[in-house]
Amino acid sequence: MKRATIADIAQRAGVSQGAVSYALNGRPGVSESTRARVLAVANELGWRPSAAARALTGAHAGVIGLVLCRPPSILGAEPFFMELFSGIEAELKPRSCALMLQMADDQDSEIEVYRRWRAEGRVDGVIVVEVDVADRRIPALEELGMPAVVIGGPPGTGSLASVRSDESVPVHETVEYLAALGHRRIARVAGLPHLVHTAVRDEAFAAACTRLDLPGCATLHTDYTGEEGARATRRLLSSPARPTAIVYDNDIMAVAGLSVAQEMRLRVPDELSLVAWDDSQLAQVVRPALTALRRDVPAMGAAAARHLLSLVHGERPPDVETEPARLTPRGSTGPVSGSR
Amino acid sequence: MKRATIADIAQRAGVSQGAVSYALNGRPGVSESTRARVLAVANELGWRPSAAARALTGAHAGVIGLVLCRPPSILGAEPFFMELFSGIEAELKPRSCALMLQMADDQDSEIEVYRRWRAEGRVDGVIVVEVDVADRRIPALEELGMPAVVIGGPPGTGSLASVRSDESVPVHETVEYLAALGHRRIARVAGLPHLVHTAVRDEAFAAACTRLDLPGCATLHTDYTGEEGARATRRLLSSPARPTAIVYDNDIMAVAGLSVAQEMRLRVPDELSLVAWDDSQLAQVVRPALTALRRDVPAMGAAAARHLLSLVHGERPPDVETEPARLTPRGSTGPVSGSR
DNA sequence: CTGAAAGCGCTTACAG
DNA sequence: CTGAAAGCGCTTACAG
Repeated sequence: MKRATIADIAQRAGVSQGAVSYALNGRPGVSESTRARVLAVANELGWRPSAAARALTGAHAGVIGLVLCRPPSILGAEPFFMELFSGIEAELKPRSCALMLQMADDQDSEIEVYRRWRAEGRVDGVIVVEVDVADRRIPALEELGMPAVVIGGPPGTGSLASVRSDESVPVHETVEYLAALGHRRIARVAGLPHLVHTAVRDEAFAAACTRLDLPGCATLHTDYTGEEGARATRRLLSSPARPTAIVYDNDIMAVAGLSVAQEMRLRVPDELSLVAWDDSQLAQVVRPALTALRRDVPAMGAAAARHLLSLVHGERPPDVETEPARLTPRGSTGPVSGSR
Repeated sequence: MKRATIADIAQRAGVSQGAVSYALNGRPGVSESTRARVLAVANELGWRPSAAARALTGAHAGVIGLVLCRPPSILGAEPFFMELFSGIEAELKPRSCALMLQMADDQDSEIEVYRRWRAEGRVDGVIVVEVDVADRRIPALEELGMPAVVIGGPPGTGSLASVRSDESVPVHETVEYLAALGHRRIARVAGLPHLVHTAVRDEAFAAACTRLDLPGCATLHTDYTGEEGARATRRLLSSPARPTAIVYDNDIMAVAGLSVAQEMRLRVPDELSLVAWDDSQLAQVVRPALTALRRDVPAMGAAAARHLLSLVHGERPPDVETEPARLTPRGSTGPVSGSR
C-alpha cells in the first residue's frame, strides 16, 4: 500500500494542498472547521510527513548526530555512553527527533563525518563527547557553522555551547573524605591524559593533596581498560611507599584494582581503600561494593539534547552546568589500619 | 557559505543538470571527458548529494534503524550492544550509510517507532534484536513490508531474514566440559525467560544434562542485572544439594556470582566453578578470571548490516549463521574437589 | 552522447 | 480564508 501524501488528503478533504499544509502545521490561514476536517482525513489515511520532503523544503532534518571515537571494547566496557544515549533519546523522542550514531577511528575521520553530515544535510546538529586538550573537532565545527553542544569542558570548547559538571568538586570531596579516614598516601589511576576532563581531575587532585598536605600522591594514566588499570594498581602497590587508597577514573579499572589487591593479599578496605569514578551495577555487585562517584549521566545527555534543540531553533541559551558527581561511600573505603 | 548543488556544477562545467547527475552516479550517458570534468568541478566545489533530495527521488534514505527496548541500566551493563553497533557501523560506513538509534519502553512503542520510520521514509530497513517467544514486532514488520533482519532466532523470526548463531552447541560444549571435570550438579542462571535465545539455551541445557545423566540441574531466570544474578546464586548455594558449577547468561551476573561465592566463603574454582556467557574485559579482569563463552559480536552486527543492505537492494540472500560461541577456559572452572 | 522537462512530497509567498 | 504556482535538490525517462 502506497503512502498517503498531502495531495491525497487535499483531494479527499476537498481543499487545496496549501490549505492542508497550513492545517497540518497549525498555521493560521485555514478555518477551524477546515482544519478539523483535514486533520481527521490525515489521521484516517495514517498520514505522516515525509522526512525527506520536509528536509528538502528547508525545514530541519529532525535528526541529531553523535560520533563515537574510541575502540568498541572500551565503549562497551563503560555504561557511560549507553546511559548518555538514553538521556538524549528521552529528550528527542517526544519531539520525534532521531539520533544518528557513527563511529570513527580518530579525530580526522570524525571531522570528516561532520563535514559529510553537514553537506548532505543529514543532521541538524551534533553532540560532541570526550573533549581533548587540543581538540581539532571544535574549530572544525565552528568553521562548519554546525549547531553543536559539547559534553564536558570548558576549557577547550571554544565558542561552542557546552553541558558540563564541575569535576574538581568531587575530586576535593573524595580526597578530603579519604584524608579524614586517615589516608596520607592516595593515588589516582586516571584515564587518557589528553582528555580535558582527565586534566581537570589531575589538577584538582594535585591541588587537593597539596591543600591537605598529603605528599605522596601519585597519578598514573591509562587507556581506561581493565588491563591497564590492573597494571597501574600492581605498580602502585609494589612501590616502597605504597598508597593506602586509590581513586580510579572508571569502574572497570576499579574492579581490576580490587582483583589485584586480592591477588596481592591486601584486604580491602582494611589495608587498601578503593574509589571508582562513575557508579554502576558493576561497582555495586563486587565485594566489597565499591565506593563510587555517582553522576546522573542520563540527565547530562538530556540537558545536551535539549540545549542542542534550542540552538537548532535559533535560540542561544546559556551553558548548562549539571550536578557534580557525588561521593557514595560503600564497603571499599575505610579508615587506615595500623598495619604498615 | 551556501552548499553547492548539482545546478552549480552544471553551470560551472557547462553541461546540463542531467549530465551532471549521470556523471556523478557513474551511469552511462556521458562521455568520459565530460564525466572527468564534472567530477573535478564537484570535487572542487566540495559537493555532496543532499540526503533529502536523494531520498525524495525514490532512492534510498541511506539509513538503517535499530530500536533498543531494555532499561538503560541493563543496556549499559552489557558490552553486547556497543559491540554490535561497532560491527554494524563498520559495514555501513564505507557505503556512507548511517545508523539511526531509538529507545523504546515496550514492544508496542517499538512497533510504533517502526511505523513512524516507515511512514516518514526515515530508514531503509531495520535490525531487530532480542526476539521474544511471542514477538509482536515480527508480524508488525511483515505487515509493514519493511526490510528487516533479526539477530537471533529462528524460531520466532517468521518470514524475516535472520542472522544467528547456534546457541545449543556451546551449551552442550560447556556442560560436557564441566561433566568431564567431575561436576554432577550444574546450575544455570539464565536471562529473561521470554527471550527466544533464553528458551533455546534452557532447552539445550536440560537436554545436555539428561544426555549426560546429570540429575540435579536447575535453571533460574533473572532480568540480567547483577542484583538478580547475586540473588539467584545465593539461592542456589544455599540449597541442600548445592551445585558445584554455575553457568551465567551474562558477565555481570557471573561477577555477581563470584562475589556471592566469596561472601559465602566458597573457593572458586575448588568448591565452585563459574562460567560466563559472552566474554568481556570484565570477565578477564576479575580474580579468578572467568571461563567464558566467547562470541564475535561485532561480526554478528556486520553480518546483519550486510544482509540488510542486500535486502534493501532487492536481493534475498540466504540466512546467515555465524560461528557459535566458543568455550574459553580460565581460572574460574576446575575439577570438583573432594570437599562435599 | 546531451539538453529540456517532469516529478518526488512538502512549504511558502502571492493572488484572489 | 483559500487556490494556484514556484521551488527545495535531485533523478529519470524522453527527445534530439
